[in-house]
Amino acid sequence: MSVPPPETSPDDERAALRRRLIEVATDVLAEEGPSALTARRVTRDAGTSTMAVYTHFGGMPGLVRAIVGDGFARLDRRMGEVPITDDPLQDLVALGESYRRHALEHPHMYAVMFGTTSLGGYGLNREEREIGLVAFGNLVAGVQRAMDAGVLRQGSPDAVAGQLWTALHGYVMLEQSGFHLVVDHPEADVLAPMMTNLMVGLMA
Amino acid sequence: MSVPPPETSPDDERAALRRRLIEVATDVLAEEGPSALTARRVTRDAGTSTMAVYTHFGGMPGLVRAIVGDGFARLDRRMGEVPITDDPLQDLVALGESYRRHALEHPHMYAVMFGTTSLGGYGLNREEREIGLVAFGNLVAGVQRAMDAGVLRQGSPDAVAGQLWTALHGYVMLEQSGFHLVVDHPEADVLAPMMTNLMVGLMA
DNA sequence: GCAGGTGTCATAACATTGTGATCGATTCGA
DNA sequence: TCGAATCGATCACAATGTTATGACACCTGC
Repeated sequence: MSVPPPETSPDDERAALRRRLIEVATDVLAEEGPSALTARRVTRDAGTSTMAVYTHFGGMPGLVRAIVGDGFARLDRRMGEVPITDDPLQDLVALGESYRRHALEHPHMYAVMFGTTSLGGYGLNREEREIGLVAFGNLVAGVQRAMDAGVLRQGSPDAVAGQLWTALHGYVMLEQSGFHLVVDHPEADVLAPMMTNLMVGLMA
Repeated sequence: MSVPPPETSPDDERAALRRRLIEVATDVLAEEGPSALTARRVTRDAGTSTMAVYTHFGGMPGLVRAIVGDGFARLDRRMGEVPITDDPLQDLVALGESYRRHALEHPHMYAVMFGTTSLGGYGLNREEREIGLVAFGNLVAGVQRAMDAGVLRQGSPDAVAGQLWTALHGYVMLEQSGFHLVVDHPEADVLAPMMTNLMVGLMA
């Protein structure tokens, strides 16, 4: 009788190493920041050599792109888990909180995802940015529900969701940059009223 | 009679070299981006050696800090040039346009000023962030005028200016990151209505 | 079953980076 | 005028991304 196939085929090992590199790189980025995200460090922690980065990702920018794609997928999953209630406005608030909490829990990842300053020459191309916009779809859907329910003025859901996302994104960016020194309680004095005021303008 | 002082005293030369390094670094950043902003490149263009960076700025982070301080000062000056009319609301819009235009004209500088991802281990400390907030004062003053004129509901000018700044900052960040693919005309469909809606919420 | 080709990984090297040590020149103060 | 101190030029060092080289395993054709 024939021997059963080995537990791990070469293809599996290839994919496993690729996945392990992404996981290690994500961990290093989360725990020690972008300056620690080097090819030598990641490959050493993953138990391989620097060449793995090049055979699997073509270089450091490719590895960063891979973990950023992972980050966007996680953000999308997280926003997708926000339950839909019969209060569309509250759902939008919950989506925003989910977005912000994700950013707060993964600050370095968030910074790289939306970063303008390059990390080792890394930069998103158009296609990858569109991948990043899948998470945005959750917000568009929420806005559509609010319009259907009549709590938000009719209009383009994309444009309205863009406004909400823009304002929230600005807050999170300033929050992470440490630029929220102007007021003592930025969340209560800036974030909450800003979203409320924006909503008010979106209703009437 | 005593000889007139030489055209350039050593103190002047010191200050001149320091200023020249800042100017060269600012130019290199503007024209070739953060990846070209190296100690060797800047000092070579300035006609000196890498040591100048250390004697005058303590290292590359110090040089970056210096040019960022310059960038904030320029932003402050630019926003301060926005004329005050008898339409406080329009003045706020003009301030926002001034802010955005400055960011568009100096994208790399803006990215470093508000960047979360580090540029060679550079990061702002609390004091330097407060320096960055001087430009914010222009917006606070504009909000105060609008409140005094009764076109904006009474409240904390800091908090309200923070809301406006946050939303605008979010737009500029997304614009520069290239994340404005959702709508065809982001300026008309997102920026303008967002600011308008926010203003509406800030009036009644 | 087996030779050849393909892909992957380890090792080592190279160019470039920030940074520190050393040393000579230049300038200021007494 | 002379000593001290500061500044900058040169060199050195560690770390980075990247590439070349070679060895090894694995598919693929017979």
